[in-house]
Amino acid sequence: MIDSLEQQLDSIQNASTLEDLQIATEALRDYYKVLHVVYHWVNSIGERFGAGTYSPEWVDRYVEKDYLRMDPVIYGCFQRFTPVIWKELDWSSKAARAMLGDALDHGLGNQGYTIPIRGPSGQFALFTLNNHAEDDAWTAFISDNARDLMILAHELNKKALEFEQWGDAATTPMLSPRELGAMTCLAKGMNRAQAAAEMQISEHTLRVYIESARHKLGAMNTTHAVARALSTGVIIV
Amino acid sequence: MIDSLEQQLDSIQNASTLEDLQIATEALRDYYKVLHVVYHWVNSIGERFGAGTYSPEWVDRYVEKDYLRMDPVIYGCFQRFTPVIWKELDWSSKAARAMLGDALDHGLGNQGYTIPIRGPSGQFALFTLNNHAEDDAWTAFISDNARDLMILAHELNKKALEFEQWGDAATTPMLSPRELGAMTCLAKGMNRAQAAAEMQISEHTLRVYIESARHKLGAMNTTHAVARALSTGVIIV
DNA sequence: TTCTTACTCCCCCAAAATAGTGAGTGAGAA
DNA sequence: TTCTCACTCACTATTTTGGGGGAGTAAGAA
Repeated sequence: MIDSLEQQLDSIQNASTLEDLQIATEALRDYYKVLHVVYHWVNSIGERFGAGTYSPEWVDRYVEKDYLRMDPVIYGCFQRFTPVIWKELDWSSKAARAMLGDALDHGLGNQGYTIPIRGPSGQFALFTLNNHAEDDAWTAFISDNARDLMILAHELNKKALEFEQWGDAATTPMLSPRELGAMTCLAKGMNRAQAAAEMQISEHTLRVYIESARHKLGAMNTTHAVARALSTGVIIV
Repeated sequence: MIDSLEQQLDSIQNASTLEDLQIATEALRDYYKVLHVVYHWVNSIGERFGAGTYSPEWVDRYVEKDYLRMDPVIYGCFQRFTPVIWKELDWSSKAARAMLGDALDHGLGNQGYTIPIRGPSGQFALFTLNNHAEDDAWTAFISDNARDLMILAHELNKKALEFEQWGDAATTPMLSPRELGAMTCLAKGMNRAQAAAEMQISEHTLRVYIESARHKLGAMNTTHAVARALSTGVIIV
């Protein structure tokens, strides 16, 4: 039993495999005396990865039911910089409440706290604590531990990065300034004529940029190219 | 003189104006005994905002020379999740070294440490400490203070968000499940026929979803709609 | 120097997307 | 109950995009 934050951090920092992180989340669960501790991320092409104490059944069900698409936690964290207390999210939709009920049936607690961390290329990591508790008790617990949890989230994230070798700049294509300009105009809603006018070039030239950007981004069409440019962070609209 | 981390955090949390944050960065500079402490961000439409101890001359020069476009710190932080020690970045390009020399002339130290924080729509915040020091001393200093600095960065960020009212979920339109599905398929690069097949509906029906999503998102065309859906976080690709 | 890369311009034609209509079902809310 | 909204399907004409060519200049790197 690990009984200090320092030791928890050490065990994370010394992790050399995903399994070590798995063990670390279990230790954190015991340390904080909560039901579940989970770290996971989703990258820009939808691959997932993680370590945590959710039961395999719940994870499978989550994937199977495609809860990712309507989970208020995901949705809430995606729109914010800051951590969220689950109770403060919008659970009004029927689907969200159904998911919550389903989660409770699979051994999750009614309270949660999730810290979002975002990366350069649409990577999106979540560090979650889940427990059974009254609203006040949970809020107080979070308030007491928020800073430590932030540090833990970042340390877990750092390790996960090492394992997955993210931030590999080679994978993010370099677009030329004009290509970036073209993508940006399109992302702003201009058509080719408008974008060409904006960039003060002929529409033919603009097309060259769009085409080359599309190839560099490995996109099927213009919409795809803009989507990739946005979600990999090469353009900002 | 504020002489404990707790007091520093309190002064940030109690800030009610940007000037309070400015004072907080000055207090942090004195607390850590460094040359400069800066927090600033860039939002999705390129607006900047910040508080810090850089001289107005340097800030003006930075903007005037458009250093933002080639600053290795910006570039490095943009490609990483994790904080960067400036010395570890790639300063090989002529422009980068020229900028560094210019920075030293404007009162910056040779060492720096920058923590990037990313937001939902390309928002991008940086918290930087800058000082004159030997490599080893600086590395040791950072290693000792990394966790505290992370907490400080997040607290500053939280305040900055309050002032600017980002992440205002009320402004993001609600798309129906099918509309979300349609946008997601398009963002993945499918054309209408493929998306319709994927969603198991006729192409005509798919078009209705695209149209209604476009109207809800206030977009000029499909590409624009997908771009808005992505950058407001209503879909995840 | 040579070589690459970014930048600019032009053609043609098929394929895809868009705009403007329309209508009918079922579920849930007021 | 009535009313709204999500969901499903259809037609026609017009505009926009996509894919295939080719070609020349200027700047910077090897």
